[in-house]
Amino acid sequence: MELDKGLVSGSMALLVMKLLEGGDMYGYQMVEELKRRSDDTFHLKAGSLYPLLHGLEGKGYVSAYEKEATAGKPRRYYHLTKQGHRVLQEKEESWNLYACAVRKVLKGGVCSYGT
Amino acid sequence: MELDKGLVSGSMALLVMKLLEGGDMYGYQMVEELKRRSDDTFHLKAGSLYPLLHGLEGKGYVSAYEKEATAGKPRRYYHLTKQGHRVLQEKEESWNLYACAVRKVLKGGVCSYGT
DNA sequence: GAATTATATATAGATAAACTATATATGTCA
DNA sequence: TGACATATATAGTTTATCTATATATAATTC
Repeated sequence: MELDKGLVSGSMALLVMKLLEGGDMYGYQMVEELKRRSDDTFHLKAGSLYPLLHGLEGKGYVSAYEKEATAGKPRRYYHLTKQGHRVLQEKEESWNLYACAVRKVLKGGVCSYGT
Repeated sequence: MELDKGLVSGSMALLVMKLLEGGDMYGYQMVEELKRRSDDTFHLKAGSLYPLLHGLEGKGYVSAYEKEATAGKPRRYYHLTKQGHRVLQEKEESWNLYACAVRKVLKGGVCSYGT
C-alpha cells in the first residue's frame, strides 16, 4: 500500500466490496481495478487481498465460485451477497462520517458529508 | 474509537499532531479537544493516546515537559517540534491523497483534493 | 464520612489489519 | 530458456488501537 502505512490502514474491505457492487470479479482483477479506479494510488497486495476475501466469505458478505478462463488457471469469482450489500451501505456511511470528522479536525469548521 | 473499527484505524498520529499545531497540550486535554472538534465522533482512549505520544516523542516529532496544575496532578505538556511540523505536513498531504482516492473508488469520476 | 465521578498519566496484553515473503501453476514473449 | 504477467494461497511479521488495569488527586454526591 505504500503512502504512509499508518494513514492508509483500514477501509480495504469497504473498497473491495464496493468493486463487487458493480459486478462479480476475481481476485487479481480486483487488484488491477482498484489501481485503475484510484488513479494508481492503491496497490493492494495479493497477500492482503486473498485473506481478506476469505474473511468476507466466512462472514457471508460475499460468495465464491470457480470459472474456467479461456487460458491459464481457473478463476475464482466473488459475488456480493444480499447481506454484503447491506454491510457495504453501513461501511460507506461509516467512512463518510469518519472522513468528515477528520476534515473537521484538519480544516476546522463544519462538514456536511455528501459534498 | 467505536464507529466501525476497521474503517477507523490509522491516522490518529495525524490528528494528534494537528491538535498540537495549534499550541502545546497535555494528554487528557487532547482527548477532550479531539472529541469537541470532531463533533463527538472521535473518542480516543487514554490507553491509545499515551503510547502514541511516547512513540511520537521517541521519533522526535514532539517534545514534552511537566507543568504544575492549579489543582490535581502535574500535567505533561506536549510540543510539536520543527521536525514534527514537517512530518505533519507530509501526513496531511498523504491523508488528502488517500481520502481522495477512496472517493474516486466510491463515487467514481475525479477528485481534486482541496475541495 | 464514604462512595463515586472527573481529572490525569501509564503499562500490559489482546485483537485485527495489512504487510512481506514464499509457494504453486500456467501462458506469453523475447 | 528465462523472464514476466496472470492467478491464487498461506505463514509469519509488524503495527495500530483496543480493553483492562494501576496509580493518584480533587470535586461531587449520597
